[in-house]
Amino acid sequence: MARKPKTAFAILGLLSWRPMSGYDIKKVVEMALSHFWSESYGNLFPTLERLVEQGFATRTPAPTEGGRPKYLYSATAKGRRAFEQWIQEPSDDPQVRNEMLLKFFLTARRSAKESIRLLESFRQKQLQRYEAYRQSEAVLAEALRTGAAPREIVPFIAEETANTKRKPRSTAAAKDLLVFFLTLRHGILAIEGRLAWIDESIRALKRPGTRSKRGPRQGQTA
Amino acid sequence: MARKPKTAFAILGLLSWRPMSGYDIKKVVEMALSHFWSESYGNLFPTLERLVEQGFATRTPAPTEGGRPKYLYSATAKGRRAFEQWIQEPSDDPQVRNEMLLKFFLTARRSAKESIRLLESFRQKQLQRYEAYRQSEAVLAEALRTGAAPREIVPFIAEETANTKRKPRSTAAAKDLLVFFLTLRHGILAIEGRLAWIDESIRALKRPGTRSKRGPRQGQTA
DNA sequence: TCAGACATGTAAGTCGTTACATGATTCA
DNA sequence: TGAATCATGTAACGACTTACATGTCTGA
Repeated sequence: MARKPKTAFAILGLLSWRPMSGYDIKKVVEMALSHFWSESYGNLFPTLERLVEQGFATRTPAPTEGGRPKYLYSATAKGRRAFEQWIQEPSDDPQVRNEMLLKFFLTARRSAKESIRLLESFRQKQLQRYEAYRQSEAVLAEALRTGAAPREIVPFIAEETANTKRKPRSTAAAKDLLVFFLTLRHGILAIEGRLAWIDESIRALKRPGTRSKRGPRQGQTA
Repeated sequence: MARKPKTAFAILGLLSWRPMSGYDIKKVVEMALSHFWSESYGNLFPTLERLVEQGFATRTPAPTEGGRPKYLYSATAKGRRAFEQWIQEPSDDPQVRNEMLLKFFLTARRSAKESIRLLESFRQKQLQRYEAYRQSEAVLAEALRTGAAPREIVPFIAEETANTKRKPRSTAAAKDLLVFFLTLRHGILAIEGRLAWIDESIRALKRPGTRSKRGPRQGQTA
C-alpha cells in the first residue's frame, strides 16, 4: 500500500507562493529544504501533471526565445484549499534512515577502534555540510539585518510581480526570509547535535573502564 | 531503479551477533533503532527468505511446544563476509523526511501565529518521545554503572549461550551495552536540538521588528 | 571551447509500507 | 474473558529513485 504521498502538497504549497516551473520547484527544494526533504524529477513532473489533470493547478507556457519550452504552474483555488487542509491535519512522525548510525550500532560486537573509525568518518562528512550551512546562515542573517534579500536567494523567496519590484520588502516578505533562515537553523542545530554526540561517544569508547565491574571509576565528564 | 536495499545488511549485522527469529529482529530494531531505522514485517520476512536462498543465512526450526512454528536464522560465513564488506563501504547520507518541517517552511507566507502553532504541536510530540527516551537512558546508565544488564534489555543485547549464563558480563558484552546506550544518546541529543530550535524559532517569530527596515533594533538574544 | 546551469521529461524497477490472516500463550 | 505479547507470514501497491534522453544559453 505504500505510504501517503506528500509530494503533491509540497508542490501545492510552493505554488501557492507564486507560479513556478518544475525546475524552479526542484531548485527551491534543493536549496532550502534539502536537509529534511527531497524531490526527484521523476516524481515531480508526473505529480505536476496529475495536479493539472485534477484541477489543483494550471499550467501555462511561459515566454522563451527558442530553446526548450518552459511552463509555469500555478495553484488553483481548489489546490489552495487542498493545501490548507493538509496543513491542518496531523503530520507523520519524521522518517529517518541513517545508514551510518546503523553501522555504528552493528559494530557493537566489534572493536572499539572500529566504532571510533566509523564515528570519525561520520564527523568528517558532517563538518563539510556544516561549513556550507554556516555560510548560507551568514548570508541570510545579513539579509535579515538589512531587510534586503541578496541576489542568490531572491528568486526562491521573493514575489516576482513587476509592480512590487521596486517597492521595499513587505512584512510578509520579511517573514518568509525569517522562515527560510529558521529552517536553515534547524539543519545547523541538528548537525551541532550530531557533532556533540560524536565527541561524547568517542570519549566514552576510549575510556578504559567501561564495564567498571570494580576498579576505580574513571572520570565521567560526559 | 529505486535505491539500494540496506535491509539485508541490517539483518546480517544482527544475525552476526547471535541467531534470531524474524520477530526478534523486528523487536531489536523497534527497541534500539527506531529513531533512525525501521523495518516492516512485509520487508523483513521476504528478505530473510532471500538471504537463506542465496546462502547468506541459514534457517533452523527452533523447539516450540505446539503453537506456531518458530525459526532461528543465523549468518553464514558468506553472510558475515558480505556484512563486513558493507561496513567498510562508504555510507549514504542520512535520509530524512520531516513533514512538520515541510509544513513549517510552507507557512512562510502565512501568519506568524500559524507558524507558531505548528511549532508548538511539533514540540508536544517531541516532548513525549523525550520522556520515553530519558527513562530508557536512566535504565541503561544504571546498567553501565553496575555492569549488569537489566531483564528487559538482556534479550536484545546479551548472548544466550547456556555456558556463559552465569559468568560475569565480558568486556565485549559491556561494549555492546555502551553502544546501545550511545545510540540512544543520539536520539536524545537530536530531540534536545529540535526543542532548542523550536524555542529559538518561536522567540524569533514573536519578535516584533523582524524586518527592522528602520526602527529600534530589538534585543537579539538568540 | 566546453563545463555548468537552465529546462523538461520518460522508462523501468523496487524497496518498503499497510492491511490482512492466523493462532497459541500468558496474565490481570 | 479479553487484551497483550509472541510468532510468522502474504498480497497488493505505489511513491520514489536512478538512469536515460535532449537541447539551449551563458560565461570563463
